[in-house]
Amino acid sequence: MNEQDCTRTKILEAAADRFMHYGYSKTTMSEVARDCEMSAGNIYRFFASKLDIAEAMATKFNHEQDIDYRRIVSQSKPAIDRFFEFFFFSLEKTYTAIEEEAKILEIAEILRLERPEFFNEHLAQERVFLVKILEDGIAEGVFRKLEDPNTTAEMMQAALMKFRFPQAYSQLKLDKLRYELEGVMRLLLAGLSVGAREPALELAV
Amino acid sequence: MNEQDCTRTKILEAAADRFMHYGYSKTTMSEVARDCEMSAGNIYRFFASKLDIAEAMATKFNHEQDIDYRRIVSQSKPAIDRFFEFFFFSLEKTYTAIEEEAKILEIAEILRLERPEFFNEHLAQERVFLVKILEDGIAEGVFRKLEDPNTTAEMMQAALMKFRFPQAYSQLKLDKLRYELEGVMRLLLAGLSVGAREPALELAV
DNA sequence: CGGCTGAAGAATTTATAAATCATTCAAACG
DNA sequence: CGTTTGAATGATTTATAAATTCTTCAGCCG
Repeated sequence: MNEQDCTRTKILEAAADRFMHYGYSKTTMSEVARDCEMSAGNIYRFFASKLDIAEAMATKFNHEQDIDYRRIVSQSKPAIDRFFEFFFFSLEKTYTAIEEEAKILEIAEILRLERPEFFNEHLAQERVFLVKILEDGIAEGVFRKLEDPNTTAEMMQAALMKFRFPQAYSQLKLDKLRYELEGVMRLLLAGLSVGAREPALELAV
Repeated sequence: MNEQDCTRTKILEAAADRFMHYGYSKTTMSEVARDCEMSAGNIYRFFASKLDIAEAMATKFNHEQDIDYRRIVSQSKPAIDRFFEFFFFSLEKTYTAIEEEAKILEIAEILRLERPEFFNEHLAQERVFLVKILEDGIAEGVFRKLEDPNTTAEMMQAALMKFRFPQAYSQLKLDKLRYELEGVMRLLLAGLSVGAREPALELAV
């Protein structure tokens, strides 16, 4: 790690500490700078804006989550079990993270508004994992042949959106969310099963 | 219609006009009272609060929508087509309603926060229609036998939540929403098709 | 006496001035 | 010359007082 990266990391850690403790909007650039023993202006040589620091934090969080995703996906279990583990892991992790640190929700909300592409990119990355499970499932012979696994993954994400930021979308308790997630996944997986057939229609709706 | 109901309706209409034109929070009880040629205090003999007027408005809107739902459900079309029509109708209707009258979103948002039961009740009502279509589809022989159609309907609602208040949940354009709705519905309906099988698992997640 | 008003109170919103903040950049520094 | 600073700037937030607003209810009509 060179000097530049080192300073960047130091800023990121100092900011993360404050964002988590006091919240994003209650943290000032001067405070972060003071923690790093530099001037506020100097931070801008490493990050284009305060929002970019938050985005970098979120990116780091996502990359850590990707490690878990990768582990879950590469297990030698049936595809169906891996799907369940994947989405339940995601629900439990974000739910408890937000419950323990309400400040995370603030950052998520701000990014959702100010950096919508950020979430799209994360979803696209996640789809790589989903496609892998889908293809494994097809090879296993439990999932029917899919025309376009990536699109199918996209639709699974759309159907499971409300479990992604549980507290933002629904204010349901974890129990209820688990119950719904299980039910929706059962339906989706039934739809992927060999023997299932998509409706044939000319959608003149 | 007796005197009481008549006054109630007059208040409701006057309030609705103002809520739609100026928004809920920018409308005062005195203004509504003036429109009805009565004192603000007198409104409280007909509605317990300003919020209750908004709820009554939304209830009326839902009942009107129920008429369309009932029409769609009772058509002599295949169950699958009716499902598509049902949910596409719902998407188009709320999307354009909110687009044309942004004030509706304000009311929806306030009710979501202050009267969560209101939405639950509406969802429960909607499920009656969904269960009907499900049972028809089973009779038709296109849907597999379901253990508990009401729960299945609940799961469909959970999976299609993001299409319910499109602008609040996602800021996607109507095109993209239609595309996703079609995809998710195809998957769900495939999961209901005869031949589809729910995963057997012991969910030790 | 039932129906209505308008004054009164508590809560919320608005208005506005002061303070703080994110960000930029010329100049100082090493 | 590349780094860093700190003052300058425009935007945002905070603080606070004034004004509105929702809601209640004692008392006034008809």
